[in-house]
Amino acid sequence: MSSSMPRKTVERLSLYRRLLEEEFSSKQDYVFSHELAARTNITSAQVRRDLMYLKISGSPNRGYRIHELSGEIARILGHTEPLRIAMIGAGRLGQGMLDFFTKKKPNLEMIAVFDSDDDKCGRIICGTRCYHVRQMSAVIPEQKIQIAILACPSEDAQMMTDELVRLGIKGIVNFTPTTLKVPEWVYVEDIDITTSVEKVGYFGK
Amino acid sequence: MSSSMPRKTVERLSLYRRLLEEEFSSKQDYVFSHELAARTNITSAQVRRDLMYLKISGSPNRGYRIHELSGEIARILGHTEPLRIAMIGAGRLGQGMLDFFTKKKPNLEMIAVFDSDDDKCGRIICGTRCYHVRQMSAVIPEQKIQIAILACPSEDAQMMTDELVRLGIKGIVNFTPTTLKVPEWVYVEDIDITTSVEKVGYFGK
DNA sequence: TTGTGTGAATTAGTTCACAGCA
DNA sequence: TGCTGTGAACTAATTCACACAA
Repeated sequence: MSSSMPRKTVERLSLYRRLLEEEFSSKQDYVFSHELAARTNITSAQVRRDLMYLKISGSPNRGYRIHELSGEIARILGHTEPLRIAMIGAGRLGQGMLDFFTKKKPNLEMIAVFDSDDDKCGRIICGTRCYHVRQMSAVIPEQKIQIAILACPSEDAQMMTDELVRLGIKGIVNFTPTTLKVPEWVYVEDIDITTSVEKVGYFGK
Repeated sequence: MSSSMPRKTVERLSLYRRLLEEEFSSKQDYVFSHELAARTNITSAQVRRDLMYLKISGSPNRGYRIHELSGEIARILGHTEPLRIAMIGAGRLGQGMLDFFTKKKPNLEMIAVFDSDDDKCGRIICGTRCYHVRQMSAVIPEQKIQIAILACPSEDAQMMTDELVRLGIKGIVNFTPTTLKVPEWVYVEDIDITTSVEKVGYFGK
């Protein structure tokens, strides 16, 4: 299916859906593009343009049907089934993100966290079962994990990535400052804290 | 001064500089655009295009002078002086990032972390002095803090932001899933973990 | 009226391709 | 020969502006 919406549209659809589910759906049945726009920093024209990629349409006097909209975004983002995720690294950064996922994310399921510290393994850490990194090759296929979040030391990042790719992982969110080498069928999203801070330093006045 | 390089160029310059300082500068005096390209997932044409925004030039047979290059990037990114940063929130996510900054980032200085938990205040947490959020209005101007990283609970994010803006902060890296409302002179960089994961789920095959 | 749906225009970002230099 | 510097071409993303519908 249309695996080529603009990257930016995909990002915004994710955001729209959360807004729809977390705040609009309890208040109303229909939503206008300008209501979504007001709640984000996006123009209403942009919202409508994004919604064109879904095939549903709104009505000029009521807007878009919320239930239909969020259902369709879920379908397009590809998880009527929740996405099955693994965290690599149970240090403070990894734990911080585990906390985050434990707070009821209906479409994202944090299945396992892997660490090389024996003391952490076998326990539940921030709501998620911790395994030793040696167990990755068993647990990842067994648990049908699709996505990994890298929050391990930078020097282990490429090695962990090679293993994840070997085990069939198709997408990685990389919180380490290492540039990962992956085959072209693996999608990597880099989150580089240093760069983000420097960018904010540059553009903030 | 030219406060309008493309956003993407600024991001890449930040990355180039780290590579230059952390790995190339110890090995060689000059670097070719294709060497930087090979080490990242960027084309050499893109690297040269980015470097056009700095006013220095390379030599066809030796490439770019590393010392000159990283110095000029530092100057353009605006910190010959290190950027002075505050972390808002000393939970696990905040602590994870504090660890990160403690590991010798020459151009970024983590000055303070603010939390509302009295037990944490007055102590050093992950290498950074912790203050109560009540002390923000004193500490931020006193310490000339320019940038804040928001790693507090989502429900406090807007309130913290309003206070930060009032205290003259010009840039915020927002790790909460809240869409912040700020005046136009404040630059916000959103890092939305849920969106990143969903994007990776969509584009990863 | 007010908001949707969408071509057309605009702006941002990337890649091509090659002249010119050391 | 191999790389830089850069117009020109191209692709991605955003905004404009307005016909149409309820």
